[in-house]
Formats: sequence, C-alpha cells, structure tokens
Amino acid sequence: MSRYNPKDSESKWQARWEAAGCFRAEEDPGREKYYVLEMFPYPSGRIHMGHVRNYTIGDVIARYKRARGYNVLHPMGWDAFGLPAENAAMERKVHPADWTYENIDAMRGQLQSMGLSIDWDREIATCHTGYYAQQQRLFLEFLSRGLVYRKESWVNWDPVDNTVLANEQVIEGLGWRSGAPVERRKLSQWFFRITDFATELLDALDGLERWPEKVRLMQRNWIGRSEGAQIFFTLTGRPDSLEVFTTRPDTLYGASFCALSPHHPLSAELAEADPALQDFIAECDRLGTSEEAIETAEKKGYDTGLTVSHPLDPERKLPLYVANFVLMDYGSGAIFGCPAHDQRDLDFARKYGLAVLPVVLPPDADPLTFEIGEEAFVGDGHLFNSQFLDGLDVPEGKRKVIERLESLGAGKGSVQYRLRDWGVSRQRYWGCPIPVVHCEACGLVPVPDSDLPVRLPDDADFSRPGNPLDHHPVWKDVACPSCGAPAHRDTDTMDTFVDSAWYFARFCSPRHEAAPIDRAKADYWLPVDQYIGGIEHAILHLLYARFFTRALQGFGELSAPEPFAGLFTQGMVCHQTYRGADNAWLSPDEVMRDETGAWRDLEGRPVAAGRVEKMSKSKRNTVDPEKIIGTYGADTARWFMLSDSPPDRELEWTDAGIEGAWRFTQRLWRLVAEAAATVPPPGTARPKSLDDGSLGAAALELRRASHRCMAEITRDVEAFHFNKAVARIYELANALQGFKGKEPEELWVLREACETLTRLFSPMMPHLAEELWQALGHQSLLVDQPWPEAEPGLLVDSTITMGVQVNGKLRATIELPRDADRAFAESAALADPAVRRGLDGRTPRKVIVVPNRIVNVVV
RNA sequence: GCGGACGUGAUGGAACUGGUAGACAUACCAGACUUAAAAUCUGGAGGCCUUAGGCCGUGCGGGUUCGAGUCCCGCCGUCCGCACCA
Repeated sequence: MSRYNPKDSESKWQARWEAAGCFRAEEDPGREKYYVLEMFPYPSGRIHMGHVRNYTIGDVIARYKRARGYNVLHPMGWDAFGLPAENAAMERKVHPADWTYENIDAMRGQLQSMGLSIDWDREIATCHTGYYAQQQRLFLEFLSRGLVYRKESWVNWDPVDNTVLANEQVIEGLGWRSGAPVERRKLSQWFFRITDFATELLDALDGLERWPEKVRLMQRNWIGRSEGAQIFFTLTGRPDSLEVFTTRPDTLYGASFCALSPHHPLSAELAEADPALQDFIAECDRLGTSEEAIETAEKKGYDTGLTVSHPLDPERKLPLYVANFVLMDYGSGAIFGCPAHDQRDLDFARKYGLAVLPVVLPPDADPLTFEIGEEAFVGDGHLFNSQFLDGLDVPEGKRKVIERLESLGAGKGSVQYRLRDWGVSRQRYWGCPIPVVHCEACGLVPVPDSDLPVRLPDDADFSRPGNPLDHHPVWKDVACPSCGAPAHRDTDTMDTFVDSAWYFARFCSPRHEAAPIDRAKADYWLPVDQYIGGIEHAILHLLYARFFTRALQGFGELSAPEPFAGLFTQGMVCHQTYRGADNAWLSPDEVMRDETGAWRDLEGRPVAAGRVEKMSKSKRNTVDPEKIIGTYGADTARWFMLSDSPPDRELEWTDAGIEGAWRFTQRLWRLVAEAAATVPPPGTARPKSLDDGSLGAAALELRRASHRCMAEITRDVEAFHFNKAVARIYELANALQGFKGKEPEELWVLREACETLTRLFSPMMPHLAEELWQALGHQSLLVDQPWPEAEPGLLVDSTITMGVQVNGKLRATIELPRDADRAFAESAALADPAVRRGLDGRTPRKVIVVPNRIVNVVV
C-alpha cells in the first residue's frame, strides 16, 4: 500500500473547500451563530509555533461547531501597525507599508497551508486605510462624547523607541518592546477615559463565567478598587486644606504626620521659596521606577515646616512632609501617616522621631501595656485612644468616623481605583493618525467627517530619529477646518492597542463604509463566543477591548456589553535550550550526543543542556512551522499541537513528538484505507443482527468502542481537553486495528467504526479526514457532514468489573451484571478466593457495596 | 511583601461529584519481518521482595472516612501575576 502524501492531498482539499466556499459566513437569523476568534497576529514576516498552536485550537473549535450545525464565523486579520515596521524602514530603507504587506502575504500563505477553516473574504489589516479611516471616526466619536481628552501629564518615555508608553506597557520599569529603562517626562497627551468605566469593568467580571478565573483575578487586581475615605486636613496659616485618601479612616486618631508626593502641586509651590526642597524633589526624580530601585530605595521625607490640623481635634497639629514614596497619580497624591498600623508609616516615623500612637488594640492585648515595637499592627481588633470610636471594631470604626467627618464637612467616604486613564499618544509614524487639528485661534478642532481619513504620507523620512510625521515638510500644515487659518495636524498616532480594541466588531462587516460597525450585523454575531489567545494579553488588550465595547454600547453602535463571552488562554510552545562553551545559545540543530551521552557542538566542544523554555529567537530554540509543514504536512503538525499537553499548559516541542504524530498520521491512513477496500459501499442497509441481539461479541465490542468514542470526544472537545480527545482517537484506532471480522455484518460494523474514527478526528486533521472519507466511497465533502451522535444504548455495558477491597486494600476484581443488587454483589465478593485469603478466616464486620463501583469488606 | 496556580512512573500526562492510581502517548526492552537498517506488526513494563504471592507507592507530616491523588490542617518546593496603591 502506498503512503499518504500530505503535500498533494492538503493542497487538493484546501482548493476544494475554497471552491465550495465552505467557510464563508453569512448572517442567518434562522440559525444559531457561533463566533470563533483567535487573537489576530502581528505580521512579523513568518508564523511561529505559537501561532500554529493558537490557530489549530481555534480551528478545531470552529470545525466542530460547524459540524454541530452552528452558523460559524471564523475570520482572520492582521494587527499591522507597530514599531517593527518602522524599525525595518530605518534599518533597511523599505517603506513600513511595503514591509508590512509583504509580510502579510507571506504569512497568509503560511496560515492557508495549515488548512484553517477561515472566511478569508473578511480579512482585514489595521494599517489599511479602510480600517484606520473608521477608527478615526471612532476616535472622534469618543472625543465628542468626552471619553477622549488631552492633558499635560507625567508620562513613561521610552528613550530607545522614542515614544510614550502606557502604564500597562512598562514592565518592571522597562519598556515592553525596547527593554530600555523608562524615563519620566511631562508631555501633552491624548487619553481615553477608561477610569469612567472602572466600576462597570470590575463588576462585569463576575458575569464572565467562561473566562479563566486567573484572568478575571488579574483584571480585578489591575483595576484595584479600594474603599476608604477622602479626608481634608486644614493647613496652618493658610486658607486651603490638604486632601488625602485612606483605606483606614478608623485609625485617624493615630495620625502623626501628613506627607505629599514630590509631584504634588503644593510641593512645587513650597519649593519655589525653598531651594532645599527643590533639591529633595530633584533627588526623588532621579530615582528610577525599576523594581530594585523601589525595593532598595530608602523611605525619605523632607519636613516642610508647615503643619496641618487634625480634622477631629483641630488643636492637634501634625507636621507636613514631602516624601519620596507618595505617588502623585494615586488618590490625591497626599497621605496621612498612622505609624502604629502601617509598616511603611512606622518606618518613616521611627526615622524622623514621630509619635507612634496605637489606636487598634489586638484581641487579648492589654490597653495599658500594649506597645508597637518594630512591627505595625495591621490586623483587626478594637479601637482605643480614639474618643468616640473607642470599643468599636475596625469596620464599625470606619463607618462611624466617615459619618462624623461628613457631618463636619471634613471628609467623606470614597472609592479609589488603581486603574489610570489610558494614554494613547505615540510619537511614531506607523499607526493610525489622530484626526485632530491644532489651531491657534480655535484650539483643538476635530477633522470633519468629509475630510476623513487623515492618511499617512507615503514620503516620510525615516533616516533620522524622532517622529517622522512631525518632521515631514508639509504633512502637518493644514487650514483650520473651523476658521480656515493656517493650522497644523496632530502628529501623534494611536497606540496599536486601539486598533485591536474593536477589530472583532469590524469582522462582522469588514467592507462596510458608511460606519465603523454595521450594527445589525454586529448584533447578530457579537459577542465572540470563543476567543483564544495567549495569557500575555490578560490585562492590556482584553481590558481595552472590554472598555471599547462598553463605550460603543453606550453610543448605540452595538448591543453587546462584553466583547468575549468565552475566553481560552493557551500555553506557550517551549523547546530545549543549549549553551556552548562560551555560554552562547546554541540551536538544537547544532548539538549532538557523543558516545557517553554528553552534549557536544558540531566541533566536539562540550555543550550544556539548559532549561526547556518558550521558543524565542534570542535563545535560538525556535522551530520553523513552514519546515515542519513542508516535511510532515499540516495535519501532523496540528495533531502534535493537540497531543499530550492540555492546551492551557505549556507544550514542549520534541522531535520524537512530531515523529510520533507523523507515524500516527500514516497509521490512520493505512488502517482506514485498507479497511475501505473490504467494507460494503456507503449506504448499505443496517444489518438486522445489530438490533435483534445476535451480533457477534467482537463486532458488538467495536460498535461500543466507537460509540463511546463519539460521546467522549464530544465531551472532551467541548471542555477544551484536546489531549484527552487525542487519546480516545488512539484507543479507537487500536480497537479498529485488533478487529478481524470478515462476515458481512462485521464489515458493516467495520465501516461504521472507520467512518466514526474519520469524522471524530476531522476537526484536528481535516485533510486526512477528507481523503479517507473519499476512500470510503463518499462523493460528498466530509466538512459538510454533521457531527456523529452516539446511540445511547451502546454507551452502557451489560457487565461491570468491580474492585473488591478488604479493609480498603484491593484484593480482587469480580465481573457482575450491570446494576446487580447489593446482596448478590456481596456474596460474589465474599466467594472470591483472593478475598477469602485476604480475610484469613476472620468474619466480616461490615460489607460496603457501592453498586457498579466497588465492594469493601471490613473486618 | 500581597495574590494565585501547581506538585502523579524515565518523560508528557489520564483518573467523572472521594470508590480497581498510572488511560493514551513518548522513550525503553523483547519477538516477527529484513542481507541489514528504517518503517511496520506482536508483546512487556510503577518500585521492592526469591516465586504462587506479598509489601510499598500520587512532594513531606498529620487528620477525617469503610475507603483519600481527590476533602481538612501544617510544612517544603516550583511556576505565574501585581508590587512604595496609603
């Protein structure tokens, strides 16, 4: 028998599906829809194994749901704006657009070679004018509704990429792309008012039941809701007062100082007349924001000499410091310090000799002797030293003190969020231009709809650092749309996370020109039923997309409050790493084993095998999907991606693994193609013996196995347990291989099993499945066949193998009819010789029978 | 520091709501086929003990239960997220 040739077969079936338009999606109110989406790729030039895993998982779901009768939407596009294109332009003198579109063409071809069930008619690229024109419209709608604003603020500045970064893009003080230490600069920036939605975004997390708990938790923490109070401290000798935020208003009587952020307006004001304070603030600014810097930085304060009055006891004066650990962008940029019940405040108080007055008494502590040593007491207890609060516990104290502050007009209950507004200005070329004109007379003027899109100029100069749009000789010069006077365009472009914050909605009507979103179509398809991608987007992209969807719902652009009803985060693809003698990374192709089993490089020098790590170019442990697909075919690559590891955990790439998948591909081919030559033609009448109980034991067992497999794989695919589904396929293949029946009824059963097997693995290996479906004599495309349904009667066995324990230790197994009664099971168990030996003459005290499961004899 | 997840053979991993631990695969071993290798097919296999058989075994220590990988308490270890958030 010849071997299966994936190369010929795969392109043949891809062409057949394409010609038949199998994966083209159309709205159909009469059918239930299912929207499957994988996170769209950045067109870097070539797909990597992570893409193969991501898109294989999505394709299994899409094909499975399609077979289940859903109207499936499964689109693909390109997250095409971004810095790498611009860097390529600088390094290689190619235009970012040319570089990007070439990459898209190459990657589209690679993805198509995987045999994905994508509706390619809906393809979009965010760098395409048709896309970013609509995004500019959205931006202006956000602007007109007050959800976009411009303000001067301290920003994270990446000195290597020469651009501003969002807080979310600063990882441990370093730029997420460049890895350079981020600097602080004060710039005028555009912001999306995501904080307006903090409460909604937080509360709605509870409803996202098909999201991983981990991602919901990460978003919860990121939004960071804190309940507490806003409290005003009167400044001595000044008319104004100082606002602070605290989560512990109950400890107000323990306050011994207040502290300002170095960036607080009052700090700046005081510094004008105080050179020493100026120096102190400058010193704070020099401290980096990196993890170590924060970890090791000493808590330092500068006594301004000013005092504030305690709001509940105006005679009490507290010193006012400027302190390096107080953040300007959380709360009000000022705190009160209660050293007894906050570790940092305690350290600060000890350093500057401030009072430490405990006001919360731990349970069992004596109020007369209780003292704070080196550790603040942060637990619950009863308030003391606190006048009208004395005796209350912490939650009651909080309530009571807020009540009092409110009646005095000195404060109120307040909720703070860690979440900040989303800064989207990027001083780069390859992004969506911000459609606003700056006019000296009129201020910020939105570009009128008739003048959209604001196109990127084709002739930008990438040869010098900085923003090419800003450097362009004429691009920014424009007449003010409002007064006609000479004005200039905003030269910032939008963060590319804006592009991906609404693309799932654009897929519903990718060619619609009248508006960004065709509401009727969006309402049919949205929300995305199953979204699939990496955990690295748990916060950034997923939070922005949720924000956009809520905002757009508010504008009446669409109806769904949430973009993604189901989310699955797949694990990384990892591979062994190696380091040579000079500690340089070595590719697995460059190492071999010597006679002793030790690793050597090609010149025989010793090599250290490192950890199994995420595939990356820098560690030189990548495997090129194109090569793998070229050698083994897409089906084998897909199969390996689904085997062994659960899809949410990491998958280790091994040569043995892909070889094993390849052998199994061939084995399936032989198994089914050989059987196809002997079985009756499709549509042969079902033999009577199947239903009158006269079917032979082996054939019945095969039928049982294949119907059990239907039920199990259906359950496994629904639950994203693809590794288990793969194991079931192996089991059925093994059962099929062991079947030797030659009678007509047996051959009918053999056909049924072959067809079942083929259909069940078709979402995973779609090309091979079509090939075998054809070999089995079918004219139709398998992709149009419904998902197989098990006959319930074949899922229950008539006999059960039960374990028998003596004192909880397994001694024997017995065969019993299904649902045998307890007494029968008990006597069968006690009659077993191994059980008798275990009893060793003792009389059972008690026999526990769990029907169809186990018998436990207790002595 | 705070929050979370996980710990099962040589390896990846199975084990539904507590009920026969190790499915399935990889690697390994043996046999068949072959001049040979590869491929393929058949079979083996948690560890220990001399076998029929027995003892031990899901990171460690305790507990609940007729029965614990699964539940509870306390440790140890690995990984991930956040981190001067008042």
